[in-house]
Amino acid sequence: MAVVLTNTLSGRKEALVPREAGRVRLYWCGVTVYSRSHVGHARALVTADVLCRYLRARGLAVTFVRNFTDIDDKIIRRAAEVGIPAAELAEREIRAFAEDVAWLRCLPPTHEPRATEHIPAMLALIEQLVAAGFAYAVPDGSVYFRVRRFPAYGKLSHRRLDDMEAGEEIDAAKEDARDFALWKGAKPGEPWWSSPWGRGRPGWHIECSAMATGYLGQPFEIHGGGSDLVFPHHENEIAQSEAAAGVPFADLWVHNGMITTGAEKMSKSLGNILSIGEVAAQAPAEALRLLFLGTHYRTPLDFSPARLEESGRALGRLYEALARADEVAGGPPPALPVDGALAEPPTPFLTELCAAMDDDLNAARALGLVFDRMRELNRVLDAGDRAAASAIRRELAAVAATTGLLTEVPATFLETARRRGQERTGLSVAEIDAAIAARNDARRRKDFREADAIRERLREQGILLEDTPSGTMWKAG
RNA sequence: GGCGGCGUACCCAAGUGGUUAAGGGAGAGGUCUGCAAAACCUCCAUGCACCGGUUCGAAUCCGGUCGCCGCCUCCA
Repeated sequence: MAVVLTNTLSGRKEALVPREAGRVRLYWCGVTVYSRSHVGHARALVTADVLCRYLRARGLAVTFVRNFTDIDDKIIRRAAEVGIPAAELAEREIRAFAEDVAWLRCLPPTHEPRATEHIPAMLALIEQLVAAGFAYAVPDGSVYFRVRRFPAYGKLSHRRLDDMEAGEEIDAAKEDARDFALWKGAKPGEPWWSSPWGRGRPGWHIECSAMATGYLGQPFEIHGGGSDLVFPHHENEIAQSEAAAGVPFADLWVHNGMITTGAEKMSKSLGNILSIGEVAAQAPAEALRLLFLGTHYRTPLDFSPARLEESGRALGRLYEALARADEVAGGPPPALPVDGALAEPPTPFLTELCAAMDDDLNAARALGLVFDRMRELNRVLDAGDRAAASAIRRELAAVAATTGLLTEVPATFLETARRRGQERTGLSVAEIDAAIAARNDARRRKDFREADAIRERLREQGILLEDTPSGTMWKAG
């Protein structure tokens, strides 16, 4: 069985065929660092993370590169508004991004290059394109790619040059309105680097071409990003890289669908964004990940706080079951390493899990299997079958390596959730314990009316009680 | 206008020719419990936007209609 991914280039599912046995090179377009990342970015990050994790769990050695665009018109504009140098703004936002992506529990990329650290490689690529007649310089010091010279232009986004409308940014110096900038001449006050065409800065697309091939060579196996990057960004990357090298740029083009809110794309320009930091304040990271994985990565996903909460409830049930199993077993099983986690002796569950993920990362189907397995786990725990429970518990440990879900120690996860909920209620642990003691006192006296009144009062304050054989437990609802 | 995609139960969502259409959330009934909660069991789409067609057989393929979205300009 091979891993199959939908290739935007062909519009079809295609098998991932490593060019070197056992090794996969993955480039994923990162973010432009000029403001906080939002839920849309989170989806792209998680999609790449799941892809990388799964391939590694399958035993493939993945070189994963994710870039930072740290010089760009928006960064310059924003920095001017804030009144700090562009480089400082970029640095600040990179730090904020690092926090967000760590919260999301994404594996760190093998390489995380910044555009400004690879200017020489970009200049070399541009010079090569100019020398070959694929690009031309104009008087203001900018260099443009000559789209007409690249017949395959449009093959990724499936459009013909003749059908395209001219861009807004009409530069009289351009030969063709659809030509795009490889290098932008610096205007007064803008950051600049020296080039054969004078002071300037790289265009957006050239940086990914230079960094991707710089770290991964050409061609490499997988290039991905949000679907809004298909055109023009990825189309232009292909044009540059293939014009320059004369060989394909990347084999498989993988694109995740957009996050919408109220059926409208979440984007900074529409002002309808929810930052990752804002989500972090109201839900565990894996609740967001579970929400993402419930919908196939290519399908648009409508985000709402209500859905996030739903996912949080479902996630809680999974951790509750795991915690029960761990309690019976005296502790959690050792975490499986990400690499080769699925090389374990296959069980029917793991085989099916693999089959689902092999099929274009069908995580939604995989989750269906996980929930089925969870129910079975609860069943054998109810029946007191410890051997069966520990076997299922071990299988579920593989879920973390493949999807990035259930990565935490269940008891810790639940305790954290409890603590957060309790803080929201405004009640102290001591107050809750006192109320529980009073209620249990009433229960011993068979004063159930009083006991129920206490429980009801706590419920109104957001504390839910559970009487178990080992005592009364509480959690925050 | 061009290109791409979507429309499956109360909500979300998997399913892309073949037994009873996954799974999650919500809801209903039951087991357990002093009563609850949790867990488990059962129920919840003779039907997959609509209309035609192909086929022994279609949510799945083809044609048409309606509705929605994305890209075509910075965007994950």
